[in-house]
Amino acid sequence: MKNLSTTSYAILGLLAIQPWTTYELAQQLRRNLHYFWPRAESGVYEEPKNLVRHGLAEARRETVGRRPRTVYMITDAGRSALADWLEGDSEPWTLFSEALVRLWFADHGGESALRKAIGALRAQAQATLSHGRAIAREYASSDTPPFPERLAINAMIFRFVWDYAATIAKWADWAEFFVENRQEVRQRDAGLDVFRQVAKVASKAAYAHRP
Amino acid sequence: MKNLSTTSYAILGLLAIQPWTTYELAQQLRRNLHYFWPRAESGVYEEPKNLVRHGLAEARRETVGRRPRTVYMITDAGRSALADWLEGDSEPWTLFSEALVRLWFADHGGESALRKAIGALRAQAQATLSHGRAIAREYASSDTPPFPERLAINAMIFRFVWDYAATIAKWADWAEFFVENRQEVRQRDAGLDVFRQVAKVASKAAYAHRP
DNA sequence: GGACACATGTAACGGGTTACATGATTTC
DNA sequence: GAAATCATGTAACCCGTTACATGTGTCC
Repeated sequence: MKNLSTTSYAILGLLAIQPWTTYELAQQLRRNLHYFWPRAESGVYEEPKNLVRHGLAEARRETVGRRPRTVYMITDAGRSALADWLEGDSEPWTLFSEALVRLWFADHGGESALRKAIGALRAQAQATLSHGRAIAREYASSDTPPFPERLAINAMIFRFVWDYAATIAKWADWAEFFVENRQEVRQRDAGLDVFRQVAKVASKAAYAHRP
Repeated sequence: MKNLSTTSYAILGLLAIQPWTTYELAQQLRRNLHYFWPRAESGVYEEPKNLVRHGLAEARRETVGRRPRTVYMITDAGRSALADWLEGDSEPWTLFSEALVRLWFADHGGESALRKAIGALRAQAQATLSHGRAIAREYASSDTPPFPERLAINAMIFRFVWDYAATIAKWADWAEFFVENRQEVRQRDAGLDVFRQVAKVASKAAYAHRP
Protein backbone atom coordinates (compact mmCIF):
# COMPACT_ATOMS: atom_id res chain seq x y z
CA MET A 1 0.00 0.00 0.00
CA LYS A 2 1.88 2.99 -1.28
CA ASN A 3 1.65 6.52 -0.03
CA LEU A 4 -0.64 8.92 -1.78
CA SER A 5 1.25 11.32 -3.99
CA THR A 6 0.06 14.49 -5.64
CA THR A 7 -0.58 12.36 -8.69
CA SER A 8 -2.85 10.13 -6.60
CA TYR A 9 -4.90 13.13 -5.56
CA ALA A 10 -4.99 14.43 -9.10
CA ILE A 11 -6.66 11.19 -10.14
CA LEU A 12 -8.89 11.24 -7.10
CA GLY A 13 -9.95 14.73 -8.11
CA LEU A 14 -10.83 13.52 -11.57
CA LEU A 15 -12.94 10.76 -10.05
CA ALA A 16 -14.75 13.37 -7.98
CA ILE A 17 -16.07 14.84 -11.22
CA GLN A 18 -17.38 11.54 -12.55
CA PRO A 19 -16.39 7.89 -12.92
CA TRP A 20 -13.87 7.10 -15.61
CA THR A 21 -12.14 4.12 -17.13
CA THR A 22 -8.41 3.95 -16.71
CA TYR A 23 -7.91 4.96 -20.28
CA GLU A 24 -10.11 7.99 -19.89
CA LEU A 25 -8.22 8.96 -16.79
CA ALA A 26 -4.97 8.85 -18.68
CA GLN A 27 -6.54 10.92 -21.40
CA GLN A 28 -7.91 13.52 -19.03
CA LEU A 29 -4.59 13.78 -17.30
CA ARG A 30 -2.87 14.40 -20.56
CA ARG A 31 -5.40 16.87 -21.86
CA ASN A 32 -5.94 18.86 -18.71
CA LEU A 33 -3.08 18.59 -16.30
CA HIS A 34 -0.36 18.18 -18.87
CA TYR A 35 0.79 21.79 -18.64
CA PHE A 36 1.33 21.90 -14.91
CA TRP A 37 1.49 18.30 -13.73
CA PRO A 38 2.83 16.14 -16.55
CA ARG A 39 3.00 12.39 -16.05
CA ALA A 40 3.74 9.40 -18.24
CA GLU A 41 0.49 7.75 -19.18
CA SER A 42 1.60 4.27 -18.28
CA GLY A 43 1.81 5.20 -14.63
CA VAL A 44 -1.85 6.09 -14.56
CA TYR A 45 -2.77 2.45 -14.82
CA GLU A 46 -1.21 1.77 -11.45
CA GLU A 47 -2.46 4.72 -9.39
CA PRO A 48 -6.19 4.00 -9.19
CA LYS A 49 -5.49 0.57 -7.72
CA ASN A 50 -3.74 2.29 -4.89
CA LEU A 51 -6.73 4.56 -4.36
CA VAL A 52 -8.87 1.45 -4.06
CA ARG A 53 -6.47 -0.04 -1.52
CA HIS A 54 -6.85 3.12 0.53
CA GLY A 55 -10.62 2.86 0.29
CA LEU A 56 -10.90 6.13 -1.60
CA ALA A 57 -12.23 4.63 -4.81
CA GLU A 58 -14.06 1.56 -6.03
CA ALA A 59 -13.38 -0.46 -9.15
CA ARG A 60 -16.05 -1.97 -11.36
CA ARG A 61 -14.85 -4.53 -13.88
CA GLU A 62 -16.53 -4.49 -17.25
CA THR A 63 -15.82 -6.11 -20.55
CA VAL A 64 -15.70 -4.77 -24.07
CA GLY A 65 -15.92 -7.73 -26.37
CA ARG A 66 -13.62 -10.20 -24.69
CA ARG A 67 -11.29 -7.58 -23.27
CA PRO A 68 -11.72 -6.50 -19.65
CA ARG A 69 -11.68 -2.92 -18.55
CA THR A 70 -12.04 -1.16 -15.24
CA VAL A 71 -14.24 1.78 -14.32
CA TYR A 72 -13.31 3.65 -11.16
CA MET A 73 -15.57 5.75 -8.99
CA ILE A 74 -14.91 7.76 -5.89
CA THR A 75 -16.17 6.71 -2.44
CA ASP A 76 -17.39 8.96 0.35
CA ALA A 77 -14.10 8.46 2.12
CA GLY A 78 -12.48 9.54 -1.12
CA ARG A 79 -14.45 12.77 -1.26
CA SER A 80 -13.52 13.72 2.22
CA ALA A 81 -9.86 12.77 1.74
CA LEU A 82 -9.85 14.99 -1.32
CA ALA A 83 -11.43 17.87 0.56
CA ASP A 84 -8.80 17.55 3.28
CA TRP A 85 -5.98 17.47 0.81
CA LEU A 86 -7.29 20.55 -0.95
CA GLU A 87 -6.86 22.53 2.26
CA GLY A 88 -3.23 21.47 2.59
CA ASP A 89 -0.11 23.44 1.70
CA SER A 90 1.39 23.12 -1.74
CA GLU A 91 4.96 22.47 -2.63
CA PRO A 92 6.47 25.43 -4.48
CA TRP A 93 6.15 25.17 -8.21
CA THR A 94 9.13 23.90 -10.10
CA LEU A 95 10.34 24.57 -13.61
CA PHE A 96 12.69 22.30 -15.51
CA SER A 97 14.13 23.62 -18.70
CA GLU A 98 16.98 21.93 -20.45
CA ALA A 99 17.01 24.75 -22.98
CA LEU A 100 17.74 27.29 -20.27
CA VAL A 101 20.57 25.14 -18.98
CA ARG A 102 22.04 25.07 -22.46
CA LEU A 103 21.53 28.78 -22.79
CA TRP A 104 23.24 29.37 -19.48
CA PHE A 105 26.40 27.68 -20.75
CA ALA A 106 26.05 28.72 -24.38
CA ASP A 107 29.29 30.71 -24.28
CA HIS A 108 31.18 27.41 -24.19
CA GLY A 109 29.62 26.18 -27.38
CA GLY A 110 29.41 27.26 -30.98
CA GLU A 111 27.61 30.19 -32.48
CA SER A 112 24.39 28.31 -32.93
CA ALA A 113 23.95 27.07 -29.38
CA LEU A 114 22.43 30.34 -28.21
CA ARG A 115 20.04 30.58 -31.07
CA LYS A 116 18.99 26.96 -30.83
CA ALA A 117 18.16 27.21 -27.16
CA ILE A 118 16.13 30.37 -27.60
CA GLY A 119 14.44 28.94 -30.66
CA ALA A 120 13.42 25.81 -28.78
CA LEU A 121 11.79 27.87 -26.05
CA ARG A 122 10.00 30.02 -28.56
CA ALA A 123 8.75 27.05 -30.53
CA GLN A 124 7.33 25.36 -27.48
CA ALA A 125 5.71 28.56 -26.26
CA GLN A 126 4.09 29.08 -29.63
CA ALA A 127 2.87 25.52 -29.78
CA THR A 128 1.25 26.03 -26.40
CA LEU A 129 -0.35 29.27 -27.55
CA SER A 130 -1.73 27.75 -30.67
CA HIS A 131 -3.15 24.84 -28.72
CA GLY A 132 -4.63 27.42 -26.38
CA ARG A 133 -6.20 29.29 -29.25
CA ALA A 134 -7.87 26.10 -30.46
CA ILE A 135 -9.32 25.46 -27.01
CA ALA A 136 -10.46 29.04 -26.66
CA ARG A 137 -12.25 28.88 -29.98
CA GLU A 138 -14.09 25.77 -28.91
CA TYR A 139 -15.26 27.32 -25.69
CA ALA A 140 -16.15 30.61 -27.32
CA SER A 141 -18.22 29.05 -30.08
CA SER A 142 -20.18 26.48 -28.10
CA ASP A 143 -22.83 27.64 -25.70
CA THR A 144 -22.84 24.30 -23.92
CA PRO A 145 -19.26 23.69 -22.86
CA PRO A 146 -18.42 20.41 -21.13
CA PHE A 147 -18.75 20.65 -17.34
CA PRO A 148 -20.19 24.16 -17.29
CA GLU A 149 -19.96 24.21 -13.49
CA ARG A 150 -16.22 23.99 -13.86
CA LEU A 151 -15.98 26.82 -16.34
CA ALA A 152 -14.68 29.47 -13.95
CA ILE A 153 -11.86 27.30 -12.66
CA ASN A 154 -11.07 26.22 -16.17
CA ALA A 155 -10.77 29.81 -17.21
CA MET A 156 -8.37 30.62 -14.40
CA ILE A 157 -6.08 27.74 -15.21
CA PHE A 158 -6.33 28.42 -18.90
CA ARG A 159 -5.31 31.97 -18.39
CA PHE A 160 -2.39 30.92 -16.23
CA VAL A 161 -1.00 28.70 -18.92
CA TRP A 162 -1.72 31.25 -21.61
CA ASP A 163 -0.08 34.18 -19.84
CA TYR A 164 2.84 32.03 -19.00
CA ALA A 165 3.40 30.82 -22.56
CA ALA A 166 2.83 34.30 -23.96
CA THR A 167 5.47 35.64 -21.63
CA ILE A 168 8.00 33.11 -22.80
CA ALA A 169 7.20 33.81 -26.44
CA LYS A 170 7.74 37.51 -25.88
CA TRP A 171 10.90 36.82 -23.97
CA ALA A 172 12.19 34.75 -26.87
CA ASP A 173 11.59 37.63 -29.26
CA TRP A 174 13.48 39.94 -27.01
CA ALA A 175 16.31 37.46 -26.47
CA GLU A 176 16.72 36.92 -30.17
CA PHE A 177 16.91 40.63 -30.73
CA PHE A 178 19.38 40.81 -27.89
CA VAL A 179 21.78 38.27 -29.35
CA GLU A 180 21.65 39.86 -32.78
CA ASN A 181 23.41 42.77 -31.17
CA ARG A 182 26.61 40.90 -31.62
CA GLN A 183 29.16 43.48 -30.56
CA GLU A 184 30.56 42.46 -27.22
CA VAL A 185 30.56 45.88 -25.64
CA ARG A 186 27.08 46.92 -26.59
CA GLN A 187 25.77 43.58 -25.46
CA ARG A 188 27.41 43.93 -22.11
CA ASP A 189 25.83 47.34 -21.70
CA ALA A 190 22.47 46.01 -22.77
CA GLY A 191 22.90 43.25 -20.23
CA LEU A 192 23.63 45.69 -17.45
CA ASP A 193 20.56 47.62 -18.52
CA VAL A 194 18.37 44.65 -17.75
CA PHE A 195 19.56 44.69 -14.16
CA ARG A 196 19.48 48.47 -13.90
CA GLN A 197 15.90 48.62 -15.04
CA VAL A 198 14.76 46.12 -12.48
CA ALA A 199 16.79 47.79 -9.77
CA LYS A 200 15.32 51.16 -10.64
CA VAL A 201 11.69 50.18 -10.76
CA ALA A 202 10.36 50.51 -7.24
CA SER A 203 6.98 49.09 -8.16
CA LYS A 204 6.49 45.37 -8.15
CA ALA A 205 6.06 44.31 -11.67
CA ALA A 206 6.02 46.50 -14.71
CA TYR A 207 8.93 47.34 -16.82
CA ALA A 208 8.80 48.11 -20.46
CA HIS A 209 9.38 45.64 -23.23
CA ARG A 210 10.61 47.13 -26.46
CA PRO A 211 10.54 44.60 -29.27
CA MET B 1 29.72 4.16 -15.11
CA LYS B 2 26.40 5.92 -15.28
CA ASN B 3 24.98 7.78 -18.20
CA LEU B 4 25.43 11.52 -18.41
CA SER B 5 22.27 13.37 -17.53
CA THR B 6 21.42 17.01 -18.01
CA THR B 7 22.56 17.49 -14.45
CA SER B 8 25.93 16.03 -15.39
CA TYR B 9 26.29 18.56 -18.15
CA ALA B 10 25.17 21.36 -15.90
CA ILE B 11 28.07 20.54 -13.60
CA LEU B 12 30.39 20.11 -16.53
CA GLY B 13 29.37 23.56 -17.68
CA LEU B 14 30.16 25.00 -14.30
CA LEU B 15 33.59 23.39 -14.47
CA ALA B 16 34.12 24.99 -17.86
CA ILE B 17 34.00 28.37 -16.14
CA GLN B 18 36.56 27.49 -13.50
CA PRO B 19 37.56 24.70 -11.11
CA TRP B 20 35.37 24.27 -8.04
CA THR B 21 35.20 22.18 -4.94
CA THR B 22 32.21 19.92 -4.60
CA TYR B 23 30.69 22.23 -2.07
CA GLU B 24 31.06 25.21 -4.32
CA LEU B 25 29.47 23.29 -7.14
CA ALA B 26 26.46 22.56 -4.96
CA GLN B 27 26.30 26.22 -4.04
CA GLN B 28 26.52 27.42 -7.60
CA LEU B 29 23.86 25.01 -8.66
CA ARG B 30 21.57 26.28 -5.97
CA ARG B 31 22.25 29.95 -6.60
CA ASN B 32 22.21 29.93 -10.35
CA LEU B 33 20.29 27.02 -11.76
CA HIS B 34 17.79 26.72 -8.97
CA TYR B 35 15.03 28.48 -10.88
CA PHE B 36 15.10 26.31 -13.96
CA TRP B 37 16.99 23.16 -13.02
CA PRO B 38 16.50 22.48 -9.31
CA ARG B 39 18.34 19.54 -7.75
CA ALA B 40 18.88 18.28 -4.23
CA GLU B 41 22.34 19.32 -3.10
CA SER B 42 23.30 15.91 -1.85
CA GLY B 43 23.22 14.52 -5.36
CA VAL B 44 25.88 16.93 -6.45
CA TYR B 45 28.48 15.03 -4.47
CA GLU B 46 28.04 12.03 -6.68
CA GLU B 47 27.91 13.59 -10.14
CA PRO B 48 31.47 14.88 -10.55
CA LYS B 49 32.86 11.42 -9.86
CA ASN B 50 30.94 10.20 -12.84
CA LEU B 51 32.40 12.98 -14.96
CA VAL B 52 35.85 11.80 -13.91
CA ARG B 53 34.98 8.24 -14.87
CA HIS B 54 34.00 9.50 -18.28
CA GLY B 55 37.29 11.37 -18.57
CA LEU B 56 35.56 14.73 -18.76
CA ALA B 57 36.95 16.09 -15.51
CA GLU B 58 39.88 15.58 -13.17
CA ALA B 59 39.84 15.51 -9.40
CA ARG B 60 42.53 17.01 -7.21
CA ARG B 61 42.46 15.97 -3.57
CA GLU B 62 43.34 18.65 -1.06
CA THR B 63 43.07 18.95 2.66
CA VAL B 64 41.71 21.67 4.90
CA GLY B 65 43.04 21.02 8.36
CA ARG B 66 42.65 17.29 8.64
CA ARG B 67 39.56 17.10 6.45
CA PRO B 68 39.96 16.12 2.80
CA ARG B 69 38.21 17.93 0.00
CA THR B 70 38.13 17.57 -3.72
CA VAL B 71 38.61 20.18 -6.40
CA TYR B 72 37.37 19.32 -9.86
CA MET B 73 38.54 20.74 -13.15
CA ILE B 74 37.47 20.14 -16.69
CA THR B 75 39.58 18.26 -19.22
CA ASP B 76 39.94 18.93 -22.93
CA ALA B 77 37.68 16.00 -23.61
CA GLY B 78 35.24 17.60 -21.20
CA ARG B 79 35.24 20.87 -23.09
CA SER B 80 34.51 19.22 -26.35
CA ALA B 81 31.83 16.98 -24.86
CA LEU B 82 30.20 20.09 -23.47
CA ALA B 83 30.37 21.87 -26.80
CA ASP B 84 28.76 18.88 -28.49
CA TRP B 85 26.02 18.70 -25.93
CA LEU B 86 25.28 22.39 -26.31
CA GLU B 87 24.43 21.82 -29.95
CA GLY B 88 21.94 19.10 -29.09
CA ASP B 89 18.17 19.33 -28.88
CA SER B 90 16.51 20.18 -25.62
CA GLU B 91 13.65 18.41 -23.93
CA PRO B 92 10.61 20.65 -23.70
CA TRP B 93 10.40 22.59 -20.49
CA THR B 94 8.23 21.22 -17.78
CA LEU B 95 6.32 22.92 -15.02
CA PHE B 96 5.15 21.18 -11.86
CA SER B 97 2.75 23.04 -9.66
CA GLU B 98 0.91 21.36 -6.87
CA ALA B 99 -0.95 24.61 -6.24
CA LEU B 100 -2.42 24.54 -9.73
CA VAL B 101 -3.52 20.96 -9.24
CA ARG B 102 -5.28 21.99 -6.06
CA LEU B 103 -6.79 24.96 -7.83
CA TRP B 104 -8.00 22.74 -10.62
CA PHE B 105 -10.02 20.66 -8.17
CA ALA B 106 -10.85 23.45 -5.77
CA ASP B 107 -14.58 23.13 -6.38
CA HIS B 108 -14.49 19.87 -4.44
CA GLY B 109 -13.05 21.49 -1.35
CA GLY B 110 -13.99 24.23 1.04
CA GLU B 111 -14.22 27.94 0.46
CA SER B 112 -10.59 28.54 1.35
CA ALA B 113 -9.02 26.04 -1.05
CA LEU B 114 -9.21 28.42 -3.98
CA ARG B 115 -7.75 31.32 -2.09
CA LYS B 116 -4.99 29.25 -0.55
CA ALA B 117 -3.82 27.90 -3.88
CA ILE B 118 -3.77 31.31 -5.50
CA GLY B 119 -2.11 32.80 -2.45
CA ALA B 120 0.63 30.21 -2.54
CA LEU B 121 1.41 30.99 -6.15
CA ARG B 122 1.45 34.69 -5.49
CA ALA B 123 3.69 34.35 -2.47
CA GLN B 124 6.23 32.30 -4.35
CA ALA B 125 6.19 34.66 -7.30
CA GLN B 126 6.76 37.59 -5.03
CA ALA B 127 9.59 35.87 -3.22
CA THR B 128 11.23 35.26 -6.58
CA LEU B 129 10.78 38.87 -7.58
CA SER B 130 12.23 40.19 -4.37
CA HIS B 131 15.20 37.88 -4.72
CA GLY B 132 15.52 39.17 -8.26
CA ARG B 133 15.47 42.75 -7.09
CA ALA B 134 18.30 42.04 -4.68
CA ILE B 135 20.40 40.53 -7.45
CA ALA B 136 19.59 43.36 -9.82
CA ARG B 137 20.68 45.91 -7.26
CA GLU B 138 23.99 44.15 -6.79
CA TYR B 139 24.68 44.11 -10.50
CA ALA B 140 23.51 47.66 -11.00
CA SER B 141 25.63 49.09 -8.22
CA SER B 142 28.91 47.28 -8.83
CA ASP B 143 30.94 48.15 -11.88
CA THR B 144 32.93 44.93 -11.62
CA PRO B 145 30.37 42.16 -11.60
CA PRO B 146 31.61 38.58 -11.17
CA PHE B 147 32.37 36.91 -14.51
CA PRO B 148 31.79 40.02 -16.64
CA GLU B 149 32.17 37.94 -19.80
CA ARG B 150 29.06 36.09 -18.79
CA LEU B 151 27.03 39.22 -18.17
CA ALA B 152 24.96 39.09 -21.33
CA ILE B 153 23.89 35.51 -20.80
CA ASN B 154 23.21 36.20 -17.18
CA ALA B 155 20.96 39.06 -18.15
CA MET B 156 18.96 36.93 -20.54
CA ILE B 157 18.36 34.23 -17.97
CA PHE B 158 17.64 36.76 -15.30
CA ARG B 159 15.05 38.39 -17.42
CA PHE B 160 13.44 35.08 -18.21
CA VAL B 161 12.96 34.28 -14.57
CA TRP B 162 11.87 37.81 -13.79
CA ASP B 163 9.29 38.03 -16.54
CA TYR B 164 8.01 34.63 -15.64
CA ALA B 165 7.58 35.42 -11.95
CA ALA B 166 6.10 38.82 -12.71
CA THR B 167 3.54 37.18 -14.96
CA ILE B 168 2.49 34.78 -12.24
CA ALA B 169 2.25 37.57 -9.69
CA LYS B 170 0.00 39.53 -12.03
CA TRP B 171 -2.04 36.45 -12.76
CA ALA B 172 -2.55 35.91 -9.04
CA ASP B 173 -3.87 39.45 -8.67
CA TRP B 174 -6.29 38.87 -11.47
CA ALA B 175 -7.34 35.47 -10.16
CA GLU B 176 -8.03 36.85 -6.71
CA PHE B 177 -10.15 39.57 -8.19
CA PHE B 178 -11.88 36.95 -10.26
CA VAL B 179 -12.88 34.77 -7.32
CA GLU B 180 -14.11 37.76 -5.32
CA ASN B 181 -16.81 37.96 -7.93
CA ARG B 182 -18.66 35.33 -6.04
CA GLN B 183 -21.95 35.20 -7.87
CA GLU B 184 -22.07 32.04 -9.91
CA VAL B 185 -23.54 33.52 -13.02
CA ARG B 186 -21.28 36.50 -13.35
CA GLN B 187 -18.31 34.28 -12.73
CA ARG B 188 -19.35 31.94 -15.46
CA ASP B 189 -19.67 34.83 -17.83
CA ALA B 190 -16.32 36.19 -16.78
CA GLY B 191 -14.87 32.76 -17.37
CA LEU B 192 -16.27 32.60 -20.85
CA ASP B 193 -14.82 36.04 -21.48
CA VAL B 194 -11.34 34.71 -20.90
CA PHE B 195 -11.79 32.24 -23.73
CA ARG B 196 -13.59 34.72 -25.95
CA GLN B 197 -10.84 37.24 -25.64
CA VAL B 198 -8.18 34.76 -26.63
CA ALA B 199 -10.32 33.45 -29.46
CA LYS B 200 -10.91 36.93 -30.75
CA VAL B 201 -7.37 38.18 -30.72
CA ALA B 202 -5.88 37.25 -34.05
CA SER B 203 -2.44 38.45 -33.11
CA LYS B 204 -0.20 36.10 -31.26
CA ALA B 205 0.25 37.48 -27.83
CA ALA B 206 -1.23 40.64 -26.46
CA TYR B 207 -4.47 40.85 -24.64
CA ALA B 208 -5.27 43.39 -22.04
CA HIS B 209 -5.00 42.86 -18.36
CA ARG B 210 -7.28 45.05 -16.28
CA PRO B 211 -6.40 44.82 -12.61
C1' DG C 1 -7.65 -8.97 -44.61
C1' DG C 2 -3.80 -5.90 -43.51
C1' DA C 3 -2.65 -1.77 -41.34
C1' DC C 4 -3.30 1.41 -37.94
C1' DA C 5 -5.11 3.80 -34.10
C1' DC C 6 -7.44 2.81 -29.84
C1' DA C 7 -7.25 0.53 -25.30
C1' DT C 8 -5.03 -1.89 -21.27
C1' DG C 9 -1.77 -3.16 -18.82
C1' DT C 10 3.17 -5.01 -16.42
C1' DA C 11 8.04 -5.59 -15.15
C1' DA C 12 12.38 -3.83 -14.64
C1' DC C 13 15.32 -0.14 -14.23
C1' DG C 14 17.23 4.22 -12.74
C1' DG C 15 17.89 8.99 -11.41
C1' DG C 16 17.05 11.62 -7.67
C1' DT C 17 15.55 12.35 -2.97
C1' DT C 18 15.37 11.62 2.13
C1' DA C 19 17.66 10.70 5.97
C1' DC C 20 21.65 9.96 8.24
C1' DA C 21 26.57 10.68 9.76
C1' DT C 22 30.45 13.33 10.93
C1' DG C 23 34.56 16.68 10.88
C1' DA C 24 35.99 21.67 10.81
C1' DT C 25 35.46 26.48 11.66
C1' DT C 26 33.41 30.48 13.51
C1' DT C 27 30.72 32.96 16.87
C1' DC C 28 29.30 34.22 21.40
C1' DG D 1 33.77 25.62 25.43
C1' DA D 2 28.94 25.20 23.52
C1' DA D 3 26.24 26.13 19.71
C1' DA D 4 25.68 27.11 15.17
C1' DT D 5 27.02 26.78 10.63
C1' DC D 6 30.03 25.36 7.01
C1' DA D 7 31.64 21.38 4.50
C1' DT D 8 31.58 16.51 2.79
C1' DG D 9 29.79 12.67 1.96
C1' DT D 10 26.84 7.69 1.73
C1' DA D 11 23.19 4.25 1.58
C1' DA D 12 18.60 3.00 1.02
C1' DC D 13 14.48 3.83 -0.90
C1' DC D 14 10.81 5.26 -4.10
C1' DC D 15 8.29 7.45 -7.70
C1' DG D 16 8.04 7.56 -12.19
C1' DT D 17 9.79 6.26 -16.66
C1' DT D 18 11.13 3.14 -20.58
C1' DA D 19 10.23 -0.71 -22.94
C1' DC D 20 7.56 -4.38 -23.82
C1' DA D 21 3.24 -7.17 -24.71
C1' DT D 22 -1.16 -7.85 -26.49
C1' DG D 23 -6.32 -7.39 -27.62
C1' DT D 24 -9.98 -4.72 -30.37
C1' DG D 25 -12.57 -1.98 -33.34
C1' DT D 26 -12.24 0.59 -37.89
C1' DC D 27 -10.64 2.16 -42.27
C1' DC D 28 -9.28 1.09 -47.03
